[in-house]
Amino acid sequence: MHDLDVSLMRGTLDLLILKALSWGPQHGYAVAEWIERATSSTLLIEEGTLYPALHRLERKGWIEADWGLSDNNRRAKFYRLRREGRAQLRAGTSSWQRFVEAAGRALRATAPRTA
Amino acid sequence: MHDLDVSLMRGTLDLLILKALSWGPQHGYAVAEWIERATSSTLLIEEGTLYPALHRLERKGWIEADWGLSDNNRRAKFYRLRREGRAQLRAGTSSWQRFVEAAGRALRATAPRTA
DNA sequence: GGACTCCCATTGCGTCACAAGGGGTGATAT
DNA sequence: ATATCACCCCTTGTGACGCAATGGGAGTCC
Repeated sequence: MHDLDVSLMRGTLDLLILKALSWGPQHGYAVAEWIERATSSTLLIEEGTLYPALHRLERKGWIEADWGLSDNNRRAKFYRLRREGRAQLRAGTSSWQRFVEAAGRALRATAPRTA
Repeated sequence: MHDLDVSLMRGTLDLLILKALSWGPQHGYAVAEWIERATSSTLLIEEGTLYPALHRLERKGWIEADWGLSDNNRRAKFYRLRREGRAQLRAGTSSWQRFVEAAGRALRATAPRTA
């Protein structure tokens, strides 16, 4: 299984979190679940990855949080996308796509000289 | 330029280097040039990124090196893809594509529930 | 009241992209 | 000839961040 696994997650996680919040406030656990579902279980977010990431985004002012109660009547911190976060989601997704397209083109090249 | 720039390079660089060598031995400088060309200057490899990466791949046994002379009659270290490296290029590219596809699907989602 | 799920968090670790800095050699021009 | 430039190699910080491991508390169900 995932022999080489050099954490391609780098830089993509933030975008996925912002995206998860783009339809309304969610608590951390639900964010992780959404990412797993939305990627057909290809991407699994560990808790030790998730919460630091949420705090990071909060520190950057892209999201903000309030304590509340989950559907299951449990104490949970709900994160909400701020305007800056929405802007970042747009900008970040755009440059993510440019990156992926460029790298993908290179990786699919069939001749050393650019076609 | 590159506003947020969260180094998406992570994990992709190794693949690009292996790919650059897939048509025959090249020296480091030429590898970096190829990556730049093949990505239409979207991806630029710093020297402080390139050389450690080459040494890393060599240590892993994926590539090997010999000193030689470049086209310009300059002393240069030529890297050659080993069998293990070629296998890694295949496997790594495959999981890279699965990752990109999954993340891309999530980032393009238009409804919270998986379509 | 034991077990389970949900939900939050932290610490330590390792990897790695990158900026900054250093060095040597061939070609080209003044 | 010597200055300049392009080519080509390298190392040492530093910071970011994904992740495994670990711990805790609070609802639910038997």
